[in-house]
Amino acid sequence: MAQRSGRLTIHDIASLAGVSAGTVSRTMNNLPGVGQATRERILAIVSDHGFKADSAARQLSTGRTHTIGIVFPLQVSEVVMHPVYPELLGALGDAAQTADYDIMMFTVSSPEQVEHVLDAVDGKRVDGVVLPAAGSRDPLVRRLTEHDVPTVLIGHRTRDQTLGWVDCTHDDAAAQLTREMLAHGRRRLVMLNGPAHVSACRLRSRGFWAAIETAASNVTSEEIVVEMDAASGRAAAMALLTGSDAPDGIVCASDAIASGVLDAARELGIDVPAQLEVSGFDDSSFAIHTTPQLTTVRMPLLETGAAAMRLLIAMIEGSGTSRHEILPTTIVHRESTLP
Amino acid sequence: MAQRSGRLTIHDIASLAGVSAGTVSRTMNNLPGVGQATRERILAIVSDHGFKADSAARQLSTGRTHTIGIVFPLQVSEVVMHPVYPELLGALGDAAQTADYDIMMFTVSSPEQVEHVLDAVDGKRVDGVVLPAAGSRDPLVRRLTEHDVPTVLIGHRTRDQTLGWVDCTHDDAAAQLTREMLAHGRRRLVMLNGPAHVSACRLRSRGFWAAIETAASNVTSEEIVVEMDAASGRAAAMALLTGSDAPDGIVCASDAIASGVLDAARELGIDVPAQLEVSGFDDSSFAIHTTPQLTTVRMPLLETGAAAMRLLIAMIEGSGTSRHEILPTTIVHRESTLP
DNA sequence: CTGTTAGCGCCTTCAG
DNA sequence: CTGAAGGCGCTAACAG
Repeated sequence: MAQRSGRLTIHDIASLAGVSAGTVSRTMNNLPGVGQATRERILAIVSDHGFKADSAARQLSTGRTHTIGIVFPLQVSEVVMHPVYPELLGALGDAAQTADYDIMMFTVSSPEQVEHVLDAVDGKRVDGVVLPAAGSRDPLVRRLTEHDVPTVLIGHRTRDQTLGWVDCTHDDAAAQLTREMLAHGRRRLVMLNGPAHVSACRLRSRGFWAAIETAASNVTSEEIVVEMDAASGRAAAMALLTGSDAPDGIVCASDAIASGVLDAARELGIDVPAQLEVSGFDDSSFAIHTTPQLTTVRMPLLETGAAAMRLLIAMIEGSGTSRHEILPTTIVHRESTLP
Repeated sequence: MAQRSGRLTIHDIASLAGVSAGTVSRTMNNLPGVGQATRERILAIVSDHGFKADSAARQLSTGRTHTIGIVFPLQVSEVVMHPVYPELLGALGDAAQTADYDIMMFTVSSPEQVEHVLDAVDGKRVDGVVLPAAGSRDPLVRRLTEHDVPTVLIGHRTRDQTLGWVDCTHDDAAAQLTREMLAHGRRRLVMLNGPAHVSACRLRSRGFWAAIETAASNVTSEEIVVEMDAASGRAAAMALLTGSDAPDGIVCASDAIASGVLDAARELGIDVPAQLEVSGFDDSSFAIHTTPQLTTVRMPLLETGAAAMRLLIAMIEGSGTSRHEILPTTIVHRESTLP
């Protein structure tokens, strides 16, 4: 049995108001069928006592929790170090709050944690789930759809109609950055991309090559896959820049990579952007602290969070028809590329 | 009524196993009083069907949610831009996960949101609450204690025995940084501090002055309060550095302030650290990207999160005695100060 | 060791 | 327009 608590129940309010619990319930849920006078009397008592319906009881009765789960594919402590997840989390939080949903945060960096999330879902702790950066073939996603849990993916596109998703124009951004370098007369372009299993990286690659295709015939280009951190960027740039046929433009798939490239250029005495243009992705907080400041791509994180929540709630409430959305990115021009 | 769902209940499992619901319940909660054979048979069926007890029902019955709320005093989207909150959130999340608690995230940047959190608490959505950076006189904290909600503060010390708290040695760090500059022969020290309503800033100030007190008599020093961002740091440093009696050491209350100081020094052609030593606080991600790299103070965020969760769970479960903890900071020596 | 019996607090038909 | 009653799924006393 539940331990005693001084909390009031709907029955207490009912007897205080001289009505039945049902009437109080109807009143609190704004349902029709309560006289104006009665309603006001009840509402007064409710606010006098600061009464709040017990959420567990309500959940048990309605089958809805009014909570959405946000599942990150990393340790929480890793999530927060990521260039975009924290802001995305913030956006999701704000959007949820506006929609009057609470959020629960989960992380899965190991199989047991997948189970934990599924337990939470199976235990009906959440009405739906949003997954930043999970592939549609992710085992968690599979099981979620098997369990008919409303699910929205962020940063991954899929044909599966039971899944909602939101992504942004990584391809366009990469293409535009590349075209700009080309327009500045660059003839030897390299893309330092992240691993292809990251959906965003595949799109960025596509954009890069799309731009290259339209380039003059004397342009040479190359795509190299590296880890998405500064050390890898530095190492790759070192090799490239000291080799024959050194690039005069490097499009990087992340600011971290780009900062490594900048380090290498500085060590080699290469002038950025005069001799070498460099661009990043993410608009990380440190992008304004590098020397020179990094030209980069800003994701529409706020809009992404809002869109994801909108889609998810529509799925939960069985309304809405659209199941996905693609949002535009913004290029932030700074000092590491020519104007 | 709850809508139909294909989910199994404890009764289904019970009849499948040929026992009563009570026995299944005891089994699933590892309570004594179930025969070994029966227990195993039930467990097999449970796992076969992937059965999970409905959390709402369990909550209603036990009065416990196994969820803790984390309340930030900002918009979620602001929280994530903060130098330490995201990592703190991560640490809390990891600690909660280890302790088998789920976390719910709330933010209060306006009075209505205070109500929202209280509703959540009153609706018993959480068993306890941790508040990063809330003062003990904060209205939310007052109401939380009135409602007897187990509460732990982070970064704020209080004498109120009903509150738990965790903080770290901001004072020691500031003192040590100051002493080091003194030891390097600095004679004109300035502390660029944040507003005094921030508990950490008060402690940092205390440490600074404690170190100054032990200094030689020809040392002059000053504390100036600025906003905790780069622009304010830059402006203050500009004034200081171009004035008479320019400082040769500046202890800043945040990396953001310090990066502004670095900018000013560079513009003025002042050599850091030779002519001017500069230190920050927080070990923000950009601190390794500044030129020169910033000497700063790293907070024990992981330990703080773990300690806060430990304290909170002890309060929730009515065990434990200690109600607070002070953790040590670490100074990260980099290029903006002399070795 | 196991079954039975009451609730936990709310929502929701069904009467009146 | 309002009251009464049953049920959501689980836990916890109490019998046996």
